[in-house]
Amino acid sequence: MLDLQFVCDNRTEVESNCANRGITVDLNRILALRDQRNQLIAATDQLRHDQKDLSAQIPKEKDPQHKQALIAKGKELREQIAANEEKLRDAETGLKEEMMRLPNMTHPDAPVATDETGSVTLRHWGEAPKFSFKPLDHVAIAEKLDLIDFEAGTRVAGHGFYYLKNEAVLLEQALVNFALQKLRKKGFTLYSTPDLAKDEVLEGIGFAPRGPETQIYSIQNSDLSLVATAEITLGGALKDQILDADKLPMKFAGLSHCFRTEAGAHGRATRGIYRVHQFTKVEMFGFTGPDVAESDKLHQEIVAIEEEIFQELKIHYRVIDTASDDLGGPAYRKFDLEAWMPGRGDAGEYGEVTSASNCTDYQARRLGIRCRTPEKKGTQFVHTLNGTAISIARAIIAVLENYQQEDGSVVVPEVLRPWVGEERIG
RNA sequence: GGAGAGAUGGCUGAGUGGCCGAAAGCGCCGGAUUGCUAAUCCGGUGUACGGGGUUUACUCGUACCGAGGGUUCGAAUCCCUCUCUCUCCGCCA
Repeated sequence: MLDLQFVCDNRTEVESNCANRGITVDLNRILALRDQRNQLIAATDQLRHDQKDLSAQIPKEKDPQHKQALIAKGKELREQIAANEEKLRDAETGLKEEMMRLPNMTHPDAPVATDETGSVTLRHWGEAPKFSFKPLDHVAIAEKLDLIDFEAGTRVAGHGFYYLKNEAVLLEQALVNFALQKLRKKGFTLYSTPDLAKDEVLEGIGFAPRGPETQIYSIQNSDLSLVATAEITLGGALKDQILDADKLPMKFAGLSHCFRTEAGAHGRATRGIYRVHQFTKVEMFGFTGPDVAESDKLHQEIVAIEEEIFQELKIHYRVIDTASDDLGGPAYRKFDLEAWMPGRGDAGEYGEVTSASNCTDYQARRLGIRCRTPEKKGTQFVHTLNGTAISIARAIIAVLENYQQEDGSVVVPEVLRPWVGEERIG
């Protein structure tokens, strides 16, 4: 969520930002609701002030008749206050709903979609492997090597679920361990997080848990939902906290399952385990001081770690600077890694394997995560960032397809061998 | 799951219906003083929202004593629900 004062002071910028992001908003409604809210606050505060005065008089009043009159007046005030409070609640609910629809502002260097460039490829690393044979896609490889059981997944949980099997299970653990070890060395605090979270936490991060187009599985008769990413639980971990500025930046890494409904996504591009309802992921999450220079720096650091992971896996990738109309609501800027997947499409395609966003203070404001700086009065909202360390399903696709051999076997990337325990699958 | 105790400001901790945004101590900040690595004294020291203001300084109002509801003219204080912590019992990977 943006700061209301900022929105009112910078109407033009907010409006053009929304246009760049392909979102229509009615700022007049926000301004009207704000005025209405402020009037109600002023009126109600005045009533409460009167009430205080009055109830201070009552114990001093000796005349019983006057006293009764004062008490009657007090009752009246109480009712007026209650009525005002209800109106105020309505106004604030409406205002919050409108404010929630506003996306974050956008980094000045992020590509603007309307100038027809769209997202920009910043750089490539490595090269696509050359095969002396027609490379298979991960579904075919997994079938040959008995690594994934889609049919059991469908029988047990429905379409979009799967069982990892045999070496794929070891591969999953290896990727998790590889990422966790690396992040620990980089100064991240490791967490294994809950797979469920309260709706208010999901909303604070920027998800809409219960709408008609939700990507979220929610638990009936409760305020809990299955998390779509550990971003939710890592950011939520410090909800309503005031952090010491000298402890920032704080870097968390979280292991969780991720659950997504993926409503209406089918077809070849999402074959196999590319788009599934459940997967395992190691996520990075950062909290920095309220300064874009600081959060930008950590953003670069997070992307560098993502690149390092794929470089050590020796998998060709490119880095994308996401265009304004493709940014999620909370993101100020977003970089994606797209790894080369030789079995994807007709002759191989890039597929998204990581995503790193700087959300500035957008999430922190909703979650109430602030910090205190010694030289400044009061508190400021921190900046939050998130990035994928390793998303297992997608990473497994990249490994299987890039490391497949002519004889049908798959070589295990060197950095994963300590945990897989084998040099070759099949 | 059952029984009991508790939750107050950065920390410790008083406060059982009005004069309590809240004693006292500690910590922290500013100042004074003493030359001896410190002591003493004085003053200050929460957050949020709203109003005023040369939109900085400041100032006024309101709210906040785990969370939410209720009783009352008036609630940190009484009642209800919930959460969390501690102790004991039961159960359990």
